[in-house]
Amino acid sequence: MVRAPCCEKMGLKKGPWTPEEDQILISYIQKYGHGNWRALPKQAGLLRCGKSCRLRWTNYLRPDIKRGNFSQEEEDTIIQLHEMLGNRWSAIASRLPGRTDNEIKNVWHTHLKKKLKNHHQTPQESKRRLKKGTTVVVAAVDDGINKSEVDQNDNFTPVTSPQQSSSEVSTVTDSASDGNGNSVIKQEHEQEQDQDQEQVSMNFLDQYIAEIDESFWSEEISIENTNFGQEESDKFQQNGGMMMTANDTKEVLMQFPCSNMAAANNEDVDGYTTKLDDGMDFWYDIFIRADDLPELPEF
DNA sequence: AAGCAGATCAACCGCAAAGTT
DNA sequence: TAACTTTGCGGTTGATCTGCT
Repeated sequence: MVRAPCCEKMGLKKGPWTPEEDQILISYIQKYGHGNWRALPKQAGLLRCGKSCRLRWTNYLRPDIKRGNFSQEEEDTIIQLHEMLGNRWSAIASRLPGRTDNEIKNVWHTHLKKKLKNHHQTPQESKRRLKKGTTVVVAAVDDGINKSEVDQNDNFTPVTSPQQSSSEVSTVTDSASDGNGNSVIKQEHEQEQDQDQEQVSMNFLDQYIAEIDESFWSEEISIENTNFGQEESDKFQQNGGMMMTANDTKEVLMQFPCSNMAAANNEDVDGYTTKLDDGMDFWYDIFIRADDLPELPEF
């Protein structure tokens, strides 16, 4: 493949955009759209390469861009998503309306990475739990502690444990490996909770796992109760996604059948965690077990 | 007020995937 | 199916800003 000449060699401008250039780009896109970025600058009369125009538009000029500082909630969401997805900035951005991957990436490197460091959370740790071929155990927590398991054969087995005081229960997932290649998602914790308490909780979960009846889970959850849009919802369901909510908790498990799950060669598989916004402040998780499957459904 | 260092963020680069011919 | 083009992504850079001495 022949690489296209760089902008400078073609006499195209680089560096910061001027307000005049911005205006030309905005006017052109408002009038004609942006079907072909490569052709756009020439047609619009801009001495820029298509790539530069696309970047300027998507990261700065787009009308739906939300400017200004990130709220605490947005930061928390980024931390959560990064824990699950790693440096997949565009995937993270897709869950934060009005924010761009570039912006999120910057915020991560300038603020959140440091913030996380102080809370003993590392992306490496969360990656460990989703290694290829491992069993994923999901702990959903509310008034009681419930645990479910997806085994090597895609069988989903919800299991639960006895009640625990809500003082040990909160809203931020954390994870750990059991040392045998299996992975365990711990009961959820406040970030500020100290490690000793986490260990107590881990031990608790490991100790009290008992099978429960399938009726524990209701497969019916209305898409209106999530922050999915219709398009996302359609894609999710086209990919065989299934949403289940525990009948007596507010926790929701979103599960992909293994045949449509993501896995890239021997790499880690990603899961998602997102905060639902229905005024009740709870979490749902999508946990994906690794397998030899081609692609991760994006939504 | 000047100089410096660290923080911030817009923009670029290179690569790979997806799309087209 | 191969060759080529376009688009999107993540990593990195560098100009500018901010706060400290």
